[in-house]
Amino acid sequence: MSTRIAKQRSAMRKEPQQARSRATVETIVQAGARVLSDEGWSGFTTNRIAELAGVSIGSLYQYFPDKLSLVDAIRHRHLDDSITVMRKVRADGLPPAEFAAQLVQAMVAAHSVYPGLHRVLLDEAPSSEEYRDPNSEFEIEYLSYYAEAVATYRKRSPNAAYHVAGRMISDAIDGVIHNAARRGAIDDLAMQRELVRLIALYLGETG
Amino acid sequence: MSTRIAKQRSAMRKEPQQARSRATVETIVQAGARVLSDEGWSGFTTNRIAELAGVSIGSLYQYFPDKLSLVDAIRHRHLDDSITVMRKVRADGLPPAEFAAQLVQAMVAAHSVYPGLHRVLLDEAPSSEEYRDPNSEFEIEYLSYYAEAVATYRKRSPNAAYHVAGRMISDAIDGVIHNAARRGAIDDLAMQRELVRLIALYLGETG
DNA sequence: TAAAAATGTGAGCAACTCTTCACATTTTCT
DNA sequence: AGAAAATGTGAAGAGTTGCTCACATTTTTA
Repeated sequence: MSTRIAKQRSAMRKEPQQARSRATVETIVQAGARVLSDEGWSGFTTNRIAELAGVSIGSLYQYFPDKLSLVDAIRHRHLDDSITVMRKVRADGLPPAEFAAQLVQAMVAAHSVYPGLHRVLLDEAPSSEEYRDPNSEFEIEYLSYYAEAVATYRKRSPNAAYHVAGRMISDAIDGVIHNAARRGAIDDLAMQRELVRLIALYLGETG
Repeated sequence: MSTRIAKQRSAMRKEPQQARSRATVETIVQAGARVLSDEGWSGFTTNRIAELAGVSIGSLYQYFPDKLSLVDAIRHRHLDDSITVMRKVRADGLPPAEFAAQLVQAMVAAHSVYPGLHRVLLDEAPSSEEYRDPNSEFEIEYLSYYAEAVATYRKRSPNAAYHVAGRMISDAIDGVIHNAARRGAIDDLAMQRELVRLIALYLGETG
């Protein structure tokens, strides 16, 4: 359902071939995401994941060469989903307030399945080089997205200054969403309204 | 140097009495903060801390009954320092832009020693009840601080709506600072300027 | 249907974790 | 100075973790 962005570096040990094993891998990835979201990196133990997935620890290691490759698989999937959601909201033509409202709604939606996952993937879980790279395809597309939005409302073409502004507002949004998720208050409408106002004000200001 | 906010729950096992042992405890706490900031909760092992502090593991357990009590000591110290810094910046009389500038400067300063510490303490490290409590003295003072700032510029007295707004802008600032710290770019002046603009715009808007 | 390939299992090893405790050293007290 | 108190040490026990491997079961192939 989601567009793959880049080939995974630490590939799977063995590609599942039959429907049964593909289901097994799917179950493992989902169990991993659940554990990561609910209990953080320190709760992310291979035995725990296998237990929650209802498969033996041996099955997990049939397809994932080590713990890190499993995190990478989860991260890969999550980033794909995030980008997909974001691509749907574009600034063209929309007034700042409306763009902000749609963006916040998309962000909230992206965090409603595994509220803690994004934060844990970003902050706690170790990542392979591919994802630490500030010039990774994902980082570039993500940053450009915000820089473009800022440039649109500043009525200029994206430049270095707008990249700084884009990253800043992106980090601010991230902070609000992430702290709301931590308190289990991601659906707080009053909070969402204030966040929309914050974004709209910042973008609307013709600096 | 810092005002104690609340008595610690999980006290020390034994109070250091001589100058030598007080220095030992100090070294351990600092080593702990360093490890927590640099390597996160998963790197925070008692043996590692003792090694970095240059004392034996036995010495650590002479004063701290367990690992958690050491985290609590570090957290306690960090919260004291944060509040102390924040108390110095008040909104009274200052135009929004100037208040925002001082606030950002204070936040940057508070994160320049152990850039990752705040985030790890908030998100990764387990905490005793005292600190998880959303009605803890710290949380209340922290929230009131922002609610007051919002109310000041909205020219009304703090109420429930301003608490929501206060928390939102606080979380936004937190996100920017925290993501900058993660990239090692907490001193980026361009970023700081944009953050100041964001805060000033939001506070200046008479909703 | 029989062989081959794919998939699933879980006891257990090596490495690491937190913590204790019997003991050695240093400082303070009388 | 000698005794008592405070401080410092690190080997080792009990528990947990990532991961392997010899083997059992299921599915596909011929």
